[in-house]
Amino acid sequence: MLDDRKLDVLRAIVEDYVSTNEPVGSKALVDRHNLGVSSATIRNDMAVLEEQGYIAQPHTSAGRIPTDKGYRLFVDRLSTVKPLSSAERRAIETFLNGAYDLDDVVGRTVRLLAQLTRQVAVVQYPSLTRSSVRHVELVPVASRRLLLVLITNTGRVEQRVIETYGEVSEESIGHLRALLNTCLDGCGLGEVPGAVADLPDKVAADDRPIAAAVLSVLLETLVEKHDEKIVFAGAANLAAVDFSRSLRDVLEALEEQVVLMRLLGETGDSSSLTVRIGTENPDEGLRSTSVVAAGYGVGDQTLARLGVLGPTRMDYPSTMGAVRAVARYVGQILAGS
Amino acid sequence: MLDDRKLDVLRAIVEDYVSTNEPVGSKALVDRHNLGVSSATIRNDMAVLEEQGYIAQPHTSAGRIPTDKGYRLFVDRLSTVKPLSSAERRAIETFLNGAYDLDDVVGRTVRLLAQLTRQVAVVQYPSLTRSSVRHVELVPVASRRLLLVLITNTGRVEQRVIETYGEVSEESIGHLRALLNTCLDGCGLGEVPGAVADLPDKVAADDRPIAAAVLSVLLETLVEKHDEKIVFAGAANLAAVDFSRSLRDVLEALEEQVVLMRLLGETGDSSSLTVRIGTENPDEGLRSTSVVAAGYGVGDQTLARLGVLGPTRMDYPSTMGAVRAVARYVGQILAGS
DNA sequence: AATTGGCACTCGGAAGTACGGAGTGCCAGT
DNA sequence: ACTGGCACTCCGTACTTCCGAGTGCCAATT
Repeated sequence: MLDDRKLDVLRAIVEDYVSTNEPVGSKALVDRHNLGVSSATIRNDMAVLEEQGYIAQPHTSAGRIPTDKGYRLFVDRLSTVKPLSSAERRAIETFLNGAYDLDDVVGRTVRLLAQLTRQVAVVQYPSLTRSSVRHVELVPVASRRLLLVLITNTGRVEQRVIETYGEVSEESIGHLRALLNTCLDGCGLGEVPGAVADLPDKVAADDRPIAAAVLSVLLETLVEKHDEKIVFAGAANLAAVDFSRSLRDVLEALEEQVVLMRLLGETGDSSSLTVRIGTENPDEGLRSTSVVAAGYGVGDQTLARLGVLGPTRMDYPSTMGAVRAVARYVGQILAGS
Repeated sequence: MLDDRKLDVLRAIVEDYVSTNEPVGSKALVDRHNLGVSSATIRNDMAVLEEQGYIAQPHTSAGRIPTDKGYRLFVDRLSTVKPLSSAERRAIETFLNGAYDLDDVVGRTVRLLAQLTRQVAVVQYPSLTRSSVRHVELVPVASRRLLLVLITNTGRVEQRVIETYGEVSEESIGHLRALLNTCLDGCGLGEVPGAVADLPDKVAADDRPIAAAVLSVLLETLVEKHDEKIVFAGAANLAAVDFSRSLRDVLEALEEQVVLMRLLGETGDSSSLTVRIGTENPDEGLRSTSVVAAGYGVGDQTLARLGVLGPTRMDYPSTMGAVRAVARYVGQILAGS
């Protein structure tokens, strides 16, 4: 139905339109790419491509631009991920290596990705639920207040204040702390509720109320933080593009955590690249944008996702290359720290 | 030189221009505000105001718009801060009361302020240097790694990993922890270096290297984090306005931590409102924006600043009211937690 | 059957022109 | 000191014209 030349034509249209941002006509095509045929032939091919919904013309007798469906075909079958230049690889390395804590890693990553792609970058913090406990700490900070600190194997640190409604001895705290750590060391966060279920039985009767308070805060933390943190950068790059939907809609969508979450695609199968084009996006305000996302994590375990958002008219091969490279590198950094 | 009526005229021009976004002419002025004189008189007054640089016309025979100097006079002498409606007060209260840690307080504050003013809100995290130590914790997280956790009286928690290059006994850690806390409890962060100077002398000879490592990381943390964290929200509100400088410049400026820092005005005298109009701004890209900022903190101590950024053509009285109210309320929240 | 050159047609965007209206400055009169 | 009147300026809008890139179709060619 679509012979090789027609596919070539589609690819050429996408490439030209992406680089010039102007509808591309049959004449311009034969000039710039050396297809061995005349413009009239191309016109026939274009008519077919249009009929099938891969391209469209903004108005009668203008050039063609790719439709979402056209971009989809391009991404799936007509392009290959473009690897980064060695200069870019080096940039990633030096930029990310300086990071000294998780916040910093995520912050640097998102800025890096935005700069690399000249688009909006989105990075999700490593999920709590998939990581495991490295250490639990219990610290008295005032007469009736404890601080619960939870450290995960991904370097994430959560802290919460616990009101105790009564004095608690150093000894009780020490005991409880030891108990918690033996119960939880190395325990996956998803398994924490099960692991601590019988803990109250192991403490002295006097300490039961405190243990209960601590546990309830601990469990609460796990649940609440499941509501994941997510950040973006590079909004300035949006200003360079003009969207059919107003810029405002896009910016608004970006400031909604929930939308960002959906944007990256719920879970997705591990580390492979996901591309969502135009109307494939779940959110109303992002119907004229595309998202390229990938999972990242240590080993074969995906901890979270990151990606890039830009106009549907984006350079998919390069963007995909950048996202993939950054995702891999962040995984390495996390594994190392 | 400027009699009362001329000041009235200037005020009227600012108010009308802010609400309509169109150059205001003499005729329109006498219609909308009941000044008891004719348009010809107003024209004379306007000529004087223009000569003095308070207003300008975009082109010959158009209405007048205020200059930065005009806004300055308006803010300084012709307007009063507009208190919030009780509904707004209630909104602030309910919105901020749900916060459960410092990150959350700051996050909610910045979103609240953006929503309240329909502009871009900027909030600086409470400064470390001005706050004091509430607690220091030292936790072994792996065989040769310690985690240093520093909790301040503003609820801020800093953590850093320390490589020890050798096994450290629980006992040594306990000893060091106790020492640190007695040295530092309640100590202002600025005074920490002095307070710990003689600490190595107090530990057993064997523990000197570890103590040194811990101290160096501790001091490093204080210095590095002096590089303050700052966040913004409400970028979508910018899209509604059109700037003479491109939107892109403004967005770019907003994504630079350094610029944001300067934006709020270095220290400023405590809690009073600071307004910086147009060209009074330090940054190149923000010459067509104004900033309304205020300090916030507990008691009479200013810990950080927050503010709002918008077009020079903004509703100063309302914005100032919102910024002041939010700053006060955040102070209360911090004091209470 | 696929390709090609030729041709009439379409339509958006740029450039030019005309015009109304809001606003100004100035001046003479109260 | 204020006001009414008047001539003038110029922006923004609307209307027109015109050019060119691009198209679809068809008959001719391979």
